[in-house]
Amino acid sequence: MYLELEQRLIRQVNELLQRQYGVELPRIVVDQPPNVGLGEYALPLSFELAKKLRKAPRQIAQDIVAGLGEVPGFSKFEVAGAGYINARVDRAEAARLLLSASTSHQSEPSGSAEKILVEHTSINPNKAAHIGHLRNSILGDTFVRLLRASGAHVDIQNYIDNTGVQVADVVVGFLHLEKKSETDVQKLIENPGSRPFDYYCWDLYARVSQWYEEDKEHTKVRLQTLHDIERGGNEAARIGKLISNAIILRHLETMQRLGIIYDFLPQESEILHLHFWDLAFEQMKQKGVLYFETEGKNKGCWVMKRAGTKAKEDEAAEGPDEDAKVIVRSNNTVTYVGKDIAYHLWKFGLLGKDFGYCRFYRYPDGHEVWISTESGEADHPHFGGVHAIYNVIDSRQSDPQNNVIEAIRGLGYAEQADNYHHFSYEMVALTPRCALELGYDVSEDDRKKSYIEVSGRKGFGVKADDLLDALITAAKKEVDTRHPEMSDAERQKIAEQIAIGALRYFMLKFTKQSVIAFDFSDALSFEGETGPYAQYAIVRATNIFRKAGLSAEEILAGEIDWRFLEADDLWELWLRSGQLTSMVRQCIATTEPAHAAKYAFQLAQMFNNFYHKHHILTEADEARKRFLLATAAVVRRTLIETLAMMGIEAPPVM
RNA sequence: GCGCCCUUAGCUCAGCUGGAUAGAGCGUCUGACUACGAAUCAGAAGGCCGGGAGUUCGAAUCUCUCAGGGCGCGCCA
Repeated sequence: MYLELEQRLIRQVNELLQRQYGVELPRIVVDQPPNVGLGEYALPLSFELAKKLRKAPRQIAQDIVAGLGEVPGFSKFEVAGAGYINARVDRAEAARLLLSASTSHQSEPSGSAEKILVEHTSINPNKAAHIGHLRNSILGDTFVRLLRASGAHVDIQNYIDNTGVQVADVVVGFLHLEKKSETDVQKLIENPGSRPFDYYCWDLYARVSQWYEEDKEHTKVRLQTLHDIERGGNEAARIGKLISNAIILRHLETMQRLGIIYDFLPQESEILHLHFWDLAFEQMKQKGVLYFETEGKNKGCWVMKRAGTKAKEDEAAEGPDEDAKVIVRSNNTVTYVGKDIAYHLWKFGLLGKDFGYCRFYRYPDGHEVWISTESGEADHPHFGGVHAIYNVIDSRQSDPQNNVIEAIRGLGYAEQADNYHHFSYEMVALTPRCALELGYDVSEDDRKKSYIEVSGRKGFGVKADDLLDALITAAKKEVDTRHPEMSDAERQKIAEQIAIGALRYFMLKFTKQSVIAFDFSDALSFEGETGPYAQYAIVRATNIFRKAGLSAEEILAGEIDWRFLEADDLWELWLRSGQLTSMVRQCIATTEPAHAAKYAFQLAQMFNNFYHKHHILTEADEARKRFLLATAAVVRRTLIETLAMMGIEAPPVM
């Protein structure tokens, strides 16, 4: 509603400017006045026009107001302050517009049927997921929900680096530290005992890293194992596959607890074995993106110009570019960035080759996750060939990501390069206090820092399942005391919804570029700016309707006396609810889901305020009571939708 | 050395493309429940938006510079 009226206003103002002054502004800035008493929109454009027109801002504002005349949906324009134009909407009409807007935004005409690909999670399949991975997955999953809410067709991918050193390290652990055979590992996976397999590997991985440090000779074993895995057809490769598949399954289960699902799991093994690189290599040589270096430190390598480096104009062709990025090593092996370029050509449908596909996992609702294979099943959905991509990868990878983008641009795919978005976010670290609580050794230096980076290699971090368990336990305790009348299964379900709400909100309330210094006391909080706060507002609204014996839907479908909208404090709830689509748009435009969290919290806060101020069920004036109920219904509906975009459900009671 | 990011209340953070008096939560202090259940609400205290210069009618926001902190920058993946 808000967005539509805003666009209408901008159009009218633009027409007026052309007609009256013959000027055109590149952008009409629209703000919100400090309070709704002043109106819903504020236009500061008079200040900008003052120079051009050589007139006082207030005078310009007055002329514009006079020239605008009647604008449908608006009731009044007035000059305020030093020259602002404040616009007031027709509240009743705006409210009706809001109600007529379909509850689900999926029905919006999707601008294009073009597919968008969001890749997130992408945890190395060699250990349990930790809080850093949770941030990635929750950001990615929320962004998918936001895109879908705006009508986009989205595929969700989780890239699996199943042939990298990280998997190799755990293979080394089983073969050399634990002297386990392929069948031993198989048995362990089938019967992991008290510790889940991903937890077992978490510890083993840390032990292997320790073992490498003990003796440099040990790292030779690692290199050998890595090569064995890449080549395939040997025990190390088979164990690697066992580990990888078992861990992927654990990751899917962990993420499923949070309502996070996937469509396709492309694996590095197939990128290797299906020779994706060979095709990319040909293209890159042809287009001159890659060149063979004959001197300097990179002699004998295929290299490309590094992204972000400016060509030195004066000394153009003098000597080798020592700063160039090596793509093919002198021993003919391909670097990570090289493989990534090939993979991204596939994503955009520019490689001329496809994966094989087979089913990997089936969710309770029947949704299936596909995984890449060399041959695969005959009948499969089609992935890749998308219009735009969002790679949710932490900010440490921005250099390699930029190199991939520039390679794609260099190949002549400028549009694809522009539609390649590195959805970059900062890491989750532990506060020194948190690290000490968990029993880790913390050095003197680290104790002084505000946060310490988690490290899978050192086994230093908080596992995702552990955190979720702790949250559920805390929530369950609370639900148990509040609702002794309910069955344990019901209470458990509610506790899980609250725990997920708390966790997902926690990961979304910070903007992407902010490092999260993780602390249990913050993360385990259910009060203040948290998910449960917003969930609770919905529960309160639900309770009103239950007590009144009415449904929110019938209230909204019935007669509503719009005169009550004259009260600013009540109108504000409708106005804020009407800003949902603006919020979604902003989240997508800035790739920042934190706006959704902020919006949900503010709307919940407004509702709680309203809830205290107006006692609805004891309201004597029947028309006013209906209006208050309608207000509660609208806010409740909007809050439910907003939380759904964040992957948070509203429990029936709290 | 080069590149990117950060610095806003005691703590943790918002602040959209520059716009009206810089906002939350937590913590502290004062109040409000025989209930549309307080996982809530009201109120108080708390700020030279890291320092300096510039652009502008107008700067937390843009530019430059300095200081402090983080992360990248390999023929690792």
